[in-house]
Order: sequence, then C-alpha cells, then structure tokens
Amino acid sequence: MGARRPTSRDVARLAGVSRTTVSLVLNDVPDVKISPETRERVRAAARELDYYPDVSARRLVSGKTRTIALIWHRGPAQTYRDAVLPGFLQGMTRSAQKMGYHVLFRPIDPDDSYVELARGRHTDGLVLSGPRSDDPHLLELHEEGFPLVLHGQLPGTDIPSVDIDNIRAAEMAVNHLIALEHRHIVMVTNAPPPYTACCQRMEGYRQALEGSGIPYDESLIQFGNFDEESGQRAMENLLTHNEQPTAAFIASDMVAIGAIRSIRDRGLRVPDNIAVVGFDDIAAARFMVPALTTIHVPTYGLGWSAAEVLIRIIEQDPQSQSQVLLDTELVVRESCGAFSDR
Amino acid sequence: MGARRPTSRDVARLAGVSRTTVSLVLNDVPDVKISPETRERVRAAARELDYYPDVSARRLVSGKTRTIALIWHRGPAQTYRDAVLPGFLQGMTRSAQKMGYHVLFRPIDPDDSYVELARGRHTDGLVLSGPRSDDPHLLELHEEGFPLVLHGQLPGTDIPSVDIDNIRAAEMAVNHLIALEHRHIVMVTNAPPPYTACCQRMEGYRQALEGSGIPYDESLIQFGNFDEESGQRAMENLLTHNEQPTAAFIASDMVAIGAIRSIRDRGLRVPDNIAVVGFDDIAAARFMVPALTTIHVPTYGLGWSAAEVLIRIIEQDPQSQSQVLLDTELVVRESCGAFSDR
DNA sequence: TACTATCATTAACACGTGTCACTGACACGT
DNA sequence: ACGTGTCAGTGACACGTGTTAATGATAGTA
Repeated sequence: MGARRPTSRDVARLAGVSRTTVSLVLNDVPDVKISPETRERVRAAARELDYYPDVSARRLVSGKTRTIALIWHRGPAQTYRDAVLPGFLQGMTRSAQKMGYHVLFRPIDPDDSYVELARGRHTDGLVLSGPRSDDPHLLELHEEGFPLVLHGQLPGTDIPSVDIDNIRAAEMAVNHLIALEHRHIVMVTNAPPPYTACCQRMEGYRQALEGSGIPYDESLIQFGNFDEESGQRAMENLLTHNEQPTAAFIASDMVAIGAIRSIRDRGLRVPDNIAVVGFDDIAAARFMVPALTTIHVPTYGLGWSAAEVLIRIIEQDPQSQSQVLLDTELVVRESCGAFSDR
Repeated sequence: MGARRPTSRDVARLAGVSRTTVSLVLNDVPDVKISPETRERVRAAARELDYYPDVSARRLVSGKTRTIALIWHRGPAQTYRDAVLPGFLQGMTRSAQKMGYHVLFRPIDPDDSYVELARGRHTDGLVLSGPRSDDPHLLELHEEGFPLVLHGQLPGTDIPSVDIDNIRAAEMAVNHLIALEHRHIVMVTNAPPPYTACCQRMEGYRQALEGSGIPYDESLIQFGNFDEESGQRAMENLLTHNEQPTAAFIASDMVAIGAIRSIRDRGLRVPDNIAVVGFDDIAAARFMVPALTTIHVPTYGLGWSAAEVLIRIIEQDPQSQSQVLLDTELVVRESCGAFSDR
C-alpha cells in the first residue's frame, strides 16, 4: 500500500551509483563517459523498479513543458467548426507527438481568456483557431515573443499562420463551372465581409470570371452567414432580383444546403436548371442528393502544419517559414452537372 | 530584454513581506490571519508585476497536476468516432474546466501506449474512449488505483464507465416502428458481436418485439461493420433470403446509409415500401433525403459526465457513482414514415 | 618521479512553489 | 510581575529532477 512512486534516487541506490549517473544514462546525454556495464546496471534498475521520471520536476528545472495547446474559439459557425475539429486536432496531435510534444485542448467563448496557459508556463506555445482582430491578448503575447500560430489569417499582423489558399480554391471552383460552359454564375459567400475568408473567396470568384472574359458584377453576390437559413435567404434574393442564373458558387457547404432548398422551392432542379458547387466538403456533402460538388479542405494537414510551425518556432529552428498556405482539392460529384447527360 | 518572469519572491520584495505571505494571500488559504492592508499590498504587487505562479513548481510540490487526459482509440469506426469527438471533447473540457482541470488529448492506434501519461505524473486521471478488453495496461492501472473512466463499457470489470443505455435506446427505436403498425421488422447491427454495444442493441430489439408479442427470429438480423458498405451488403442479404420486410432498424446511421442504398437498388422506396430507423444521429442524418429518423446520442453529456465522474474519483468524493448510463432520444424525421400520408 | 590527460563518477546547486512549526509583539486577567 | 492567548507574519524544508564544476583514479609521457 504505502508503496511510494520510485524516484531517481531509488534507482541510484539499487544500481549502486549516484543520482547524477542515473540521469545521465537514462537521458542518453551525449559526450559523457560512462562505462557500458554501469549503463546497463542503471537501465536494469530502472526497469526493475518501473521507474518513470516525474514530468513536473523535469519541467520545473528545464523550463520547457513540451506541451502546446489548441485554443478553439467558439463562434457563429459552430456546426462548421465541429466538422473541422476532428481532422485538425488529430493532425495537430500526431505532428506534435512525433516531435515529442503533448497537446492541451481548450475551447473558449468570445469573452473568456487563455493567457494563463501562456503566463503560468503551462505550455510552450499556442495554436489559435478562429482568431479575432479584437482579441486583446493576442498581440500582447506576440509582442512578448511568446510562440503563437494562427489557424486562419489575421490581416495586418506578422503572426505566423496556417490556412488554405482561399483565393485559388474559389478560383478553381468557379473555373470548373466555366469549363462546363456556364456564363451566368452567381455567388453566395460563406460569411459576412469582415471575415477574411469571405473576401478571399470573393476575390477568387472575380479572378476566375475575369480570366475567362466574363464581366464581374457585384449584384450577383449575396452574403451568407454560416448556416442553412442564411443560404436559403441569400439564394432567394438572387433568384428574385436577377435573370435566372445557370450556376451558383456557394462558398460553404452548410450555406449551400439552404441555397439548394431555396432553388427547389422555386420548382427548379439541381443540377439541371442550376449547377451548384460548394466549399468545405463537410461529411454530409457525400450523402446529399444530388451529392455535392465541393472544395475539399485538408483539415488534417492544417493541424499537422500548425503544430509543426509552432514547434519550429519554440525550438528556434531558423528554417521556419511563418505563413503556410495549403492547397485544396476540387471534389466533383453530382451537383455541378459534370456527370449529367446533355 | 533580460526581463525574467516575475516569481513570488519578486512579489514579496515589492510588497515588503515574506514569500510565505504572498503564497498565503494569493491562494486565499483559509484560517490564516493576515491584515487586510497587507493582503491588499500583496495583491497590488502581484498585479503590478503581472505575476502568474509557475504551474510546474506548483505541481511538483502539491503532487497534483489538475490535468486529465482523453485517450482516443482509433479503430474501424473512425468516421463515426470523428462524428462523436467534437461533442464529447467539448463536454469533457467544459466540465473539467468548471472544476479547475485541464484536458490533454491523445489519439492512439491499437498498438501504441499511453501509460507514461499516468506513470510520469503527467495527469491525475484518464478517460479512455473505445476500450478494448485485450488492453494490457488497462487493468494494471486500475489495480494500482489510478483514476480511470471508460467511455463505453467493458464487461467483466468494475472500472467506472459512462455510456448510453443501448438497450432502452434500441427498444425505443423498434417500439416506434411497432407503433406505426409494423410487424415484420428486420435489423442490421452497428458492428460485429464482440462489441458490447452490438449485443445490447440486439437485446433492445428483442425486448421490444417480445413486449408486443411479435416472435423474435434471429434470421432477421444481419451484422453491420461500421461503414456504408457493410450496411449495403447486410441489407442485400436480408432482402434476398427473407420475405420482404416492411421496416428495418439499422443500429448505426453510417450503416443505414448503405442499407438504404441497397433498398433503392431493388427499386424499393423509403419509407413507403420499407420504413427505416437509424442510430447515432450523425450530422448527415438531417440532410439525407428522406431525412433519417434515428436515435440521438448525447455526446456532449457523455463527455461532461466522464470528466465529472473522473474528477470525483480523483478528489475521492465518496458520492461518486461509478457506472453512468445516459438516456437517448428518438428523433422522428421522414425515413420512418411517421409523417407520410397513408 | 613528477606532470598531464583522459576516464568514470559524484557533490552540490538551482528551478519556484506550498506548508509546518515557530517567533515576536501585544493585550488581558490575576 | 507573571502566565496565557491571539494576531500577523516568517524561516526553513520538501518536492524530484537537470546540470556544472570538481574529484579521484588510472594511464601515458618526459
């Protein structure tokens, strides 16, 4: 019962050496001369006692926690964020694990804080997902040189970040519609304009049109707001106030679900009357009828890169690039009409 | 630049008191006499220096980490597990946060280990999701009295666990079909029989039938295996070798997606020819056509309870009940035909 | 023999905190 | 004058590890 956890002192006693020797052997400290017999004796003793060094003590003396945290902002896009979390978190954790780090998870509401994680030496660095420009602590920590990586960009700062190439992704989606000979293409954004991703996806839409000599017309764009309802309303507006389009680029799958509903409510069919391309490739996209053509976001890769970049910064690896943009993939299914008979 | 992090000693010096006093004041140690003026002086000094106590040092001396970990087994049901993760993790983290604990996330493959998290005093306790009975460390840790909570049950042990009431849930689903006057109801399980949940859901199916005097016939049951493909095959078998059923209880939404595909391939319609009830309420269930009637699993509540039970054990709260079964909810949508005109 | 170089090992300090036993100072009652 | 009790606060130890500078032993020269 009273069996205390074994410490390095116990191992030292059993092996007949000093505590220092135990530490040197078990940590494989380079450039230190210890005879092979002693090394083996120490290892045997550690095995015998089932010795595991105390992490807290180790952290205290080394000053490093070998732990990073994921700060997960809640927000209006919660259902979308839930769809992204598993991939991102697993990618981040795997990457961290490979480099010998642990991962702490911390979901936060807009109001509550996360500074103690940094200030109390709880973690060596933070990944912030869904950063807001009005975050008071963010710049403060960055100024102090505390290792940070953002998931999603924050314009006007040089804080390292990891994100997808929204412009190219949107361009790819719209180009696909153009290749299917659509000329009259409307767009519904994923979110209101304050969100960086919204503007970037609009920019990609614009570039695709101009690249094919199709005039860019702002009245063909409506703003979505993360959820189905906003998509339904946005598409209703587009169908009411414009000549009927032949295709729609909806920069969010959730919003697209609402938009498609609105198209159907008018008695129109997807993709025969209006072709639709979404964005995000949420799990449901595969199972919809028709299955949704969309942009696949590499959530696992984003998480992996975030941890990688962060840990490079922590370990002051000079070759750390600070702004990572990952490529996306167009997943062609049924809603764009590429497989329809003409 | 060389600005060292402030320690309690710095606070003490600035406030003109001893380090002990600082500790006593900032931790609000009860039954200790310190004048209000001194208290305020200490607080002011701490504020001025922006002092945060070093967690590692605190852990070392207290022996408590105030951290728990979620061990997330990967497995054949990965897509399903991804659907459960966000809710569970957020519930667990919120609950832990409320009680002053942090949460470490650790996904693991069947082969790799997690014992160091316990042995190295990394965490005060573990939540294991998706436990396997052949796990060598599990019983070992439990024997040693290390705080553990399972997500999902493991028959033959007294390890505390948190799970849904699979039997009642399945019974509820099948009773709903019976209430819609179905008598010929087939079943596809979520997984092979070694999985506890599989047997329990079969048991619920049996109880519902017997409760209404419908004979229980094992040949009306096929085993699914987590994914769509298994559902498609299972349903094909059922439709080939039996008189055509009027309803099906598919104990997993993912499996149900495959099963429905197989029904359609035969030229039959859901729910008109065959009514379907699923299980899990994955995100896609709402968006399917027809929308899937299914059993909603309170993933957030499961995570919340897991942390709660675990922390009670850690803090040796005597009123900790060790086996928690949460209730589920039947979500009636379209695939069961409850809203069809007859 | 004396001096130096290498080898194998260790004593001692540092990390920053929580807490227990102890100390003055002062007031009170006899 | 003397013991007793409370108040406000402190000195010193412990937690378990990593690491630097030092130590003794042995071998290798000159």
